[in-house]
Amino acid sequence: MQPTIYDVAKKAGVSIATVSKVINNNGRIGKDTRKKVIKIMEELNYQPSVVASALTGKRTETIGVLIPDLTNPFFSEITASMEERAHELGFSVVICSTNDSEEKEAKYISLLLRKKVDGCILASRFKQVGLIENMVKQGIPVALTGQDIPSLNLNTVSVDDYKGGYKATAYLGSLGHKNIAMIAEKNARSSEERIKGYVDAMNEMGLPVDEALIREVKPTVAGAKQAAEELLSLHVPPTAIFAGNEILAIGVSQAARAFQLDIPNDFSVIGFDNTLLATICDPPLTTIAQPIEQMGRQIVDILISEINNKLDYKQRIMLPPELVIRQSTKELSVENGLVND
Amino acid sequence: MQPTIYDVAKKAGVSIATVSKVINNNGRIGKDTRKKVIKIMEELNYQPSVVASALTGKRTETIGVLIPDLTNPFFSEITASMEERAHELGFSVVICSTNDSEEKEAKYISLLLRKKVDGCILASRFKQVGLIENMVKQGIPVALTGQDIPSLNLNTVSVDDYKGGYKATAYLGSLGHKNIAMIAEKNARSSEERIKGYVDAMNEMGLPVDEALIREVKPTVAGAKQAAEELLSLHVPPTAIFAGNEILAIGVSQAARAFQLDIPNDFSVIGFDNTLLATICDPPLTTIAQPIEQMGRQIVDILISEINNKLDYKQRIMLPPELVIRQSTKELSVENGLVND
DNA sequence: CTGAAAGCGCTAACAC
DNA sequence: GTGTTAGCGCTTTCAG
Repeated sequence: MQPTIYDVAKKAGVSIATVSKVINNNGRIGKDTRKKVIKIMEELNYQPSVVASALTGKRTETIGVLIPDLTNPFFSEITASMEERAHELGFSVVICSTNDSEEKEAKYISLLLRKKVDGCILASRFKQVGLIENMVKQGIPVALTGQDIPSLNLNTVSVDDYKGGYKATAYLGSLGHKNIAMIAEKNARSSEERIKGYVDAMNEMGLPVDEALIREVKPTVAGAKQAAEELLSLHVPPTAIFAGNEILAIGVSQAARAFQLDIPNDFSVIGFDNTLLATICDPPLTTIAQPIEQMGRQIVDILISEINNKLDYKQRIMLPPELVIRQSTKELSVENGLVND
Repeated sequence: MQPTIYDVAKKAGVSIATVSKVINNNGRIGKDTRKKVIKIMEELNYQPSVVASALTGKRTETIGVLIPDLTNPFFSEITASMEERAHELGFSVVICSTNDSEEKEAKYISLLLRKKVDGCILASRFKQVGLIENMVKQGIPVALTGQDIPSLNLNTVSVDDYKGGYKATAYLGSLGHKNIAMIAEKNARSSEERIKGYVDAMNEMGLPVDEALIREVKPTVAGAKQAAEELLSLHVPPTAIFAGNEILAIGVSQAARAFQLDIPNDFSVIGFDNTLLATICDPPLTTIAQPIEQMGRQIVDILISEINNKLDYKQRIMLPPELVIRQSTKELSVENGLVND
């Protein structure tokens, strides 16, 4: 068995209260006593139990992170960043993949409560607002990232999805594309904003917004590929597609290839997120970048500030998305333009 | 504050022992009492504290998972699978990304010990064998995946890396390639086995093994790209490269492209792992598949069996790697063959 | 400065 | 069947 505070106290010839004080570095302790206790702790390789200390009202030094799907690079990257920052600040991270299931959302929230996590970060696509309100009511700090829920006053770090959608669409327009389609993720708050941005950009450019050109699909390569193939089969197919994230953009690229379309000469795609995927596919994807690394760190910083009661008021940070131009987009060639006019 | 067992007991007019018994479903309890207690628990929305129950010797229902890098798809995919299986069995997962730092390995192990996790899974590339022995000595269950450490008697689920390396190389040979290079990950046990497989396959095919054709690099796209560029700059460049994983394979593909080589017509690449990356890059990668999903589930099953003392002896499972043929490999064309003879 | 003692929320004998 | 009670390992008054 591992040694307890009693073992240390006995061997050091002091009381457990004294040992506790040197562990937590508080109270008045004589220099020599402290030194001796520290020595014994090292000898015994004593590690204070977080469980016991949590029971006396201290923290568990653990935060829960709910994400939809760890195999999506956006989420694995932001999770990695959160995990790193949390550890820097002395907290562990327990991850819960919801797979977009409401049942799991509820199950995991309840689990985290039973485990007495100090706080909780909900990444995109969390569905049940009621569950969040419940946690807040119970006094446990909650923070959001990758999505903003305006109706709730919560710490949030997100990217301006509306502006991102607008930028992506406007960029395609600036390249001369007129027949621009969008493939978006179904059932995600952030996705809706991106669609709004798309619609507004189209309108402002005086381009017709055709509902048939907006497809909402499950966030899989296959789903996007199929949707893109349908779009490319239209009587007047789009010359460019704005994909709501990079998994979808890959699906679009595959569809284009299946239609013998060369990217970017015959057809342009733009993605969203700027994950590893954008750089490794061929051609590399033009995309709307989210500062993933920064978002992860910042949301952890904010949550832990709240846990430490160092937050006077809720923070709502909205970061600007950036257009990153790579090789999947190009000016519409006259030839193609004519075909579509 | 959240309600405690006392609140429930008081409101139900019974003792806390009774409540405890209905929670844990043991001891004799009258039907009516049970029903009443359950009703009160629901009314109060009572959630038993895992922290308190852990302190009395029960489990924390938490396992620790150490991985090198969550942004590598192999690890995010295997982590996702472990997380899912663990939750199915009632356990949470705390993840620790070591980034291949020995300091972090030590820090996280000690952290997990302080948190009293019920067990621990170490994924590939764990360096300090001594730390593992230490945990075992303290009686905490440890399992390994993605690597086998023969000197330690631990539960292990891994893939036969030697055979995988052999298969990859033999396949390239069967396509007529003679000048085959390998780019491997530096400092990983699994990588060494893959190299051995490569060497033996070359020997058996009667092909010369040139040390200069084996490069060990950091597991990044950039690292692999540079190494591949160097290989392609050789007086007699290889016509095929076996990359130790898919991140590396992507780097190799990029290098080939930079050298104006068409894959697979001018040049073949084969990867290892069979992650999302293999399917999304262009052309899709021929690769040696690890059954990632299965590995994750199985190692969790085994670890939790050990936690439950349901394991009579250590399990060491070595899964067979499978060759998955896609479009990044092709028979060596006569033309290229002549150049290299 | 240091220690005794109460208590955190729960479990597990052991009584009744 | 149900309740009493002694811990689990630690923190925190409060005395001394």
